[in-house]
Amino acid sequence: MKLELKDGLSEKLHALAAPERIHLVMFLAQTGPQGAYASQCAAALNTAPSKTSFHLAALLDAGLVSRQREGKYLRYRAEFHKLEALISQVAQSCCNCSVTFTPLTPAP
Amino acid sequence: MKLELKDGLSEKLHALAAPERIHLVMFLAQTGPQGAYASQCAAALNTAPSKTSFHLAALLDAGLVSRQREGKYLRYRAEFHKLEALISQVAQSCCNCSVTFTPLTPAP
DNA sequence: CATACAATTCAAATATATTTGAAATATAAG
DNA sequence: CTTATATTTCAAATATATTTGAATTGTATG
Repeated sequence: MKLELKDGLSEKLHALAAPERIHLVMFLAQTGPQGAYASQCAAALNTAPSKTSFHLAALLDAGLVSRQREGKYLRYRAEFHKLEALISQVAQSCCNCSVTFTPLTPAP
Repeated sequence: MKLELKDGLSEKLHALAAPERIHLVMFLAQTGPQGAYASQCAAALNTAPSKTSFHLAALLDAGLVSRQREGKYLRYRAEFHKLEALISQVAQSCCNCSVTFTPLTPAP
């Protein structure tokens, strides 16, 4: 019986597995491909900038969000493909299942 | 914009987000509905019984596995429905998607 | 160049989680 | 009732993660 851990599965899960960080990803998921600035994230979660920065860095590190400088702002985006890949891996490893994704709010 | 965390989403994710515990769930997923004894889990992961017990307790606490006494043994099982529900919630919260599951090894 | 704003980084304080091994509990069987 | 086995529980030691606020970096603008 093989029990190898594909990629950084547990690192990625760990990145997601903190209330602060799930909230961040949820928020960024809601902002879609457009994403949001760090300050908007902090405002949405009502937390200190340095705290938000710390958690965004963890998500960035895990590849679950991306960031892009825009002047003095930093725009963060949910990395939907990476998030779906993570979900697929969990389903495969822990449920012996493959999954298919269906958008809840289809592009108009 | 609502950012409520359904159920114990982050607690459940946290329960899964440790290498030791993913390995346990992977192992139990592979053993299917039959599950395995604590000692078999410890053997499969090659870890001390008390360590295994600690991590199984965390998973049990999160509802991701169940256990049942059989004489002096304790049988653990992956709680597939709970695991699927968790995956669904993550997909919904973090990817704006619903998911459908397809068994990788269908019952013969 | 000086100032202002956005955001990160850093170090110290705090909080949580994990590991370890010994002791306790539960069940079975002689 | 005694011993053996399976497992958990507990407390102490260790390791990791998070929070906090001050200092720093990067960029824009007067």
